[in-house]
Amino acid sequence: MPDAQDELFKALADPTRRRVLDLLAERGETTVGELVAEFPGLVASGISKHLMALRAAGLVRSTRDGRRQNYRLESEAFASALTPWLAKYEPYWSAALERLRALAECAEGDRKD
Amino acid sequence: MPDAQDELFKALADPTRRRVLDLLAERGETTVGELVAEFPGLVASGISKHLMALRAAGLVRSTRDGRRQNYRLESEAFASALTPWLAKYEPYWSAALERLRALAECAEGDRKD
DNA sequence: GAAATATATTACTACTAGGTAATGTATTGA
DNA sequence: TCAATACATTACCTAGTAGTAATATATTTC
Repeated sequence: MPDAQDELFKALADPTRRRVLDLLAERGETTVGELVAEFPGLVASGISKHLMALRAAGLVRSTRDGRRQNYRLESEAFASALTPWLAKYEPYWSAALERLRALAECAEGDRKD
Repeated sequence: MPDAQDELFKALADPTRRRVLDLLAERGETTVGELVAEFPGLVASGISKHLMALRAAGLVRSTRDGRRQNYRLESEAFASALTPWLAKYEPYWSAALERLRALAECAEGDRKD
């Protein structure tokens, strides 16, 4: 079986898929049609295929709502595949991580939990 | 010109290249020949091509030493391309980030600065 | 139930990218 | 200078993948 990290990075390699993840992060639940509308250069079946790829990598999850399919981020798989990889490089990053942490705390204030 | 994040994720998509980065992170400066020795399934020109790809993505840097080429991580580009991307997903990650931060602090103790 | 909608699936094409082998280019050493 | 070393570059092959169009499957609406 293919490694989870492998799947993750392969999924992230495509700019369209990264953009889809961005949109899902911004909007929370989103239908395929709403996503298609964001990609004038692509046709519905293309987006659907990307969503299948993201689902195979465990990065998204979906629930039916009538004839629509609502997609959302699967944040656990996302974080759990990426974190150990990031950790390996931690020594090379202290400064960047500090900035990230600062951002995290800043955002913490903005959100209601 | 292709986006830096695009280059980054494309570079990270290949498992051989990720392994090369791992090795460079572990060993610091490493020659091409030493890297080749770690990949029994690959031939020297293949590794060289991967190194060129990593260099194009700004992830590694090299200096000549006679007829050898010493490669090392270019941690700045690495962190600066990845951090803003990570930041976008920060809300989806608080827990994982906390673990990462803990790791960072733990490693902090181990290293002498 | 027929038409329309929303998404998934399949078949196909074109391009990309990883791999090797062969060649090129410095550099070291005899 | 000639051979060997270390790496880069090129040409080529092949496999994988992003894209489309066409088809299939539910689901809603008329």
